[in-house]
Amino acid sequence: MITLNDIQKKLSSTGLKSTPQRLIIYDTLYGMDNHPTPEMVYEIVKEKNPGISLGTVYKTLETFVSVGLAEKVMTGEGYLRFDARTENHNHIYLTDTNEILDFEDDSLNKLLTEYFQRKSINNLSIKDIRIQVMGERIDKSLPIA
Amino acid sequence: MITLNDIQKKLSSTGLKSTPQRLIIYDTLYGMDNHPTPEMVYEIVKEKNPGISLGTVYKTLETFVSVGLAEKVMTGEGYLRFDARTENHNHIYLTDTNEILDFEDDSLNKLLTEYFQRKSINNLSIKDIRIQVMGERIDKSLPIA
DNA sequence: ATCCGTGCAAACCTTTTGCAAGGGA
DNA sequence: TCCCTTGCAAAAGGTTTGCACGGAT
Repeated sequence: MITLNDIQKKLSSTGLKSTPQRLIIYDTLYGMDNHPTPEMVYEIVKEKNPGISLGTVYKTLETFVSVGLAEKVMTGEGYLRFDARTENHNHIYLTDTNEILDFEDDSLNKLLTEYFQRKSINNLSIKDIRIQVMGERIDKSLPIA
Repeated sequence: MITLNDIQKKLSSTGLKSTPQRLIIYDTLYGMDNHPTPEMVYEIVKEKNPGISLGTVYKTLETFVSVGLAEKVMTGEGYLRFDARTENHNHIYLTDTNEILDFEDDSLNKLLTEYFQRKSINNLSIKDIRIQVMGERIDKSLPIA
């Protein structure tokens, strides 16, 4: 849960003006854990603010990414997905349902960071390391983890 | 380097008919190390076989993926990229140029496999683990690695 | 008054689809 | 021959763009 006040602070700390659309879009994205497409964000945002336009959702999401308030999630699907969680975390890709789940594992992050400190890649300045775990639910009726 | 004969064997081993288009497309994709989009494959394939259509390239690449002769590469860009290398390997993403480089590291693969054997995720059957290293060239005029 | 953000709609680009004709096993 | 594959063109889908309006400083 995040308050509108928190979002305003986040926005102003990046130099972005605080507008009703940005507040709602950030709040919505932040509350979604399914790494939505712009269209999916728009569907929800529209309920709270029927006047908003899909184009604004696209522009706003890209704006958030450019200031570090959101990230694009990689997929092999050919369309965009976003995430308001910008802390270092990884993703589980369910290959049968196309779901993308968050997956936090500090010991894994540590392991990898150390690995690449020891074994650096020539002429590459590493900014980030991501892991993707691809798999399927064993029991389709049960949640993961 | 791969011979047309090798490609024919690969195709027939998956049950796919061997056609000139498939041979050229596979040969082309196999020879490209930049993880091309269908359009990029088409541009090269067209030189060898001017009659080929872009739709065929799209269909053929998807067909290859469905039988395991190619893979989709994940990006945050919103369009498709393919790779004929289906052995387990990872990718380096150059964030400034949008290049995607192959990156082979058996000891890293081993490390991760062992890690997830020890620490399995509840109700998840893991099929594959991928690592993405995001970064930039330190010296733009030199190659990576 | 100026600048930035928004809504709208058109344009654009990528990808998919349907179908008739052609080619491989 | 029979079924699969291809080419073409249209359609669909997703994303970007241009511009005029409105709101905030």
